[in-house]
Amino acid sequence: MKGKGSTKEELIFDATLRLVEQVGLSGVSMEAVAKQAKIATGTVYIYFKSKEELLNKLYVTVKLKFYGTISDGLNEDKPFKVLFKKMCNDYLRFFLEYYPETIFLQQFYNSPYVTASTVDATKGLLQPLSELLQRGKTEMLLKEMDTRFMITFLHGTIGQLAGFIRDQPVQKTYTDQVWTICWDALKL
Amino acid sequence: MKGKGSTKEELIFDATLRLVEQVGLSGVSMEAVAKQAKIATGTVYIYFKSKEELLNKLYVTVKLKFYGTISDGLNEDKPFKVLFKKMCNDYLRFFLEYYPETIFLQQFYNSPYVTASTVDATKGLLQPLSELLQRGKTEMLLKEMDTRFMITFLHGTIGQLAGFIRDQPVQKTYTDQVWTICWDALKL
Amino acid sequence: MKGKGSTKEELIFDATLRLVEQVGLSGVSMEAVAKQAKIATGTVYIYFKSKEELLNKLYVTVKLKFYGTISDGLNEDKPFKVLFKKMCNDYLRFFLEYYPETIFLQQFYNSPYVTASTVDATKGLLQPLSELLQRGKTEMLLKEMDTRFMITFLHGTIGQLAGFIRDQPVQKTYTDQVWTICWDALKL
Amino acid sequence: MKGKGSTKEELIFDATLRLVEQVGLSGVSMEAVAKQAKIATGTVYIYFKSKEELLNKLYVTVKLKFYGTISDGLNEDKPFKVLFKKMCNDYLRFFLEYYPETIFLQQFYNSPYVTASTVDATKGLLQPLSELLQRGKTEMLLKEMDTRFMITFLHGTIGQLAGFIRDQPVQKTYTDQVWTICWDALKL
DNA sequence: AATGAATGAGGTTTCATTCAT
DNA sequence: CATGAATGAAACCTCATTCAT
Repeated sequence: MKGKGSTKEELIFDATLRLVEQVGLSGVSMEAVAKQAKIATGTVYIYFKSKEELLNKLYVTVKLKFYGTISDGLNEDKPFKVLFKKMCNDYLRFFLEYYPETIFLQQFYNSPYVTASTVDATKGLLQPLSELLQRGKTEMLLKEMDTRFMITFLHGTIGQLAGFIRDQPVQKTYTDQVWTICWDALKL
Repeated sequence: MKGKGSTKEELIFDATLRLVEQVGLSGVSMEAVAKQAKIATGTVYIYFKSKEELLNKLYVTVKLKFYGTISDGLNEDKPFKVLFKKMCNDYLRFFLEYYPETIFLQQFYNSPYVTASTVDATKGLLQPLSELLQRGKTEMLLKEMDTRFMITFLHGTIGQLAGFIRDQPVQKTYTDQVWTICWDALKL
Repeated sequence: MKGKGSTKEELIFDATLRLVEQVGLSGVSMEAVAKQAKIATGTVYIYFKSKEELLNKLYVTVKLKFYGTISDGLNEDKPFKVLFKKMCNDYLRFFLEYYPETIFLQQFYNSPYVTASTVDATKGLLQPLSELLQRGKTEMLLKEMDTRFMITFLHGTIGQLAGFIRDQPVQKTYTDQVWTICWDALKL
Repeated sequence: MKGKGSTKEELIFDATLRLVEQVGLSGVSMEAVAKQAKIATGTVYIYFKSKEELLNKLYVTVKLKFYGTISDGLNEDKPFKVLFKKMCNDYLRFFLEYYPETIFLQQFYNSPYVTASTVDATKGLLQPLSELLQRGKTEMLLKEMDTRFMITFLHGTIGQLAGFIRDQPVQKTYTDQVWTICWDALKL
């Protein structure tokens, strides 16, 4: 049941994400988080020793959920293009379904809160996606291009388009175009 | 001469951008801006009646410079693909050359400072780019696709890739790939 | 066995004293006391109804131990100077041996925690010392001087010198000088 | 005019000292200091970047005033005993006249606020007193005793006795006994 | 009795904004 | 216009105390 975490940590994470969606990261105060989570200010500090820790842990958590979503089934024994399409669609679906999370990921990354260890902790999560793209190159379906460059492209493109699609009354028109664009951009 | 505006407004704008680059938008305080610009705190309030106004006006200014850059020469009498390539390259060059501005644009857009009128003010600046893409569709060189969708794609893609390229020791390897990717993605 | 009280009260007292030594009285929090004593926060409140009560009771306890130490054997049938010397040495030994207690006594006395009843409770404990000094005056060995003045002198002097001695690598050099100084100061 | 410093720093120092006298060092909050000094909370932070800095600077200031008082005229060409008496009396007078300062010096030294550099900064101020005592030893008027030990003795003794005297209705009875006691204690 | 999560008042500090000079 | 000290609301965080288990 999204939005109602059962543990206190999840409760606080949810409250934080809802706030980020409403007022942006810089509008997030510990007091507001507590009120949103319907707990006392001090309680937040039982679970996170500072605002910085709260945000960094939330970042890692969201990244894990995110990369879990898009990495799912990427090494199945299916034709490359099928998996590429699935990956693009999962990517887009995550951005559309977990909008507050997406906003948070974007805003947090360029905030004074990020710590080096957090960035490190999320390294390596891209492995499955990285391997898929490698396979595409090996099968001579994708351009010979730096894999990290490709990943950056996919992330930026799908992220931005998701924001656009989200504002449209009829979304179906666009969702299918996303993976097509990505495919055409990277295919040989 | 970039970095040294001659009027006070430009001086303050420059100071703000340098700060955003260093500490992020949420690290920007009016006192820090004043100190960076080597003027008194109160002086900032002579030129901008609040922090909100300062940031919003800076946003409009940067957007104008930005769209000016990428709109330049777009209606010349040249083959479409030539103009498309030029546009992509200008786009990328702006992102690379004016990095603080880019950071600011991104961070400001998802901040509690944006006002509706600012967003309105920058509408319409996309006209030249929009017309170029229309021409591409008319000439049956580009996909039949919502123009705003295409613009969103270009913005997200090039912006993200610029961030990537900026971190690379050798940038030349990548700069040419950007417009190619964009072309392949949108071409029919 | 010093340092390991058997009852919970003593356990808590020990923990408090260790904390005072490490971080000073203002660094003492009920949570820190509980953690140091390896019990739960709430447990402290079973034995002491507030921080104030804990500290005041500890103060009385330490004062009792302290005055017990220096009053021991003061009314024996021995020459005055012998008893005076013994008293000074006991005084100094207490300060050196029970350093955390000493720190606590000093810091607590000038804290907002002291209650009037605590100060009252430790009145009268000076009786034996007071009587010894009276005897010295009767025997015309000590100056004719307000007894409370003398006690204040002894306390301040020995306390301060103990702090000094504690920091010296070789303490033996100084310990014997303490009682001599006190004797010379007060003797007729 | 004591109690009404003309600069803001002095105003804040005075307010702090008055508070320490009333409620002890741990009762001193920045808000209380501001209110006592009749300025806004934020104003305190213009002059002192933190509570720690405020207290440490106050400590150095008071120490300077203190050592200035007792060092005055110590190297004049007068008989040793005359200077020793003068020094003791100045010492006592300072403690009696600047009672809040005295309380502060005592409480601050054993607080979590002291920084190493502050302690360093007040080293060396004892030079004149130190030289006086050296002279006393050279002239074979004082015991052969570690000078720092003597200084510790004087400080602890006079400080403690000052506290006692302060509470007496008739102070004159005691003031003359202080230097006598110190002299007898240290003289050969 | 024992636990330790939860509370919320209060303390420290920052910062947008004002105003006397 | 320019200054920068002053303001005070609001942010972050701590900690004495309570209470359900």
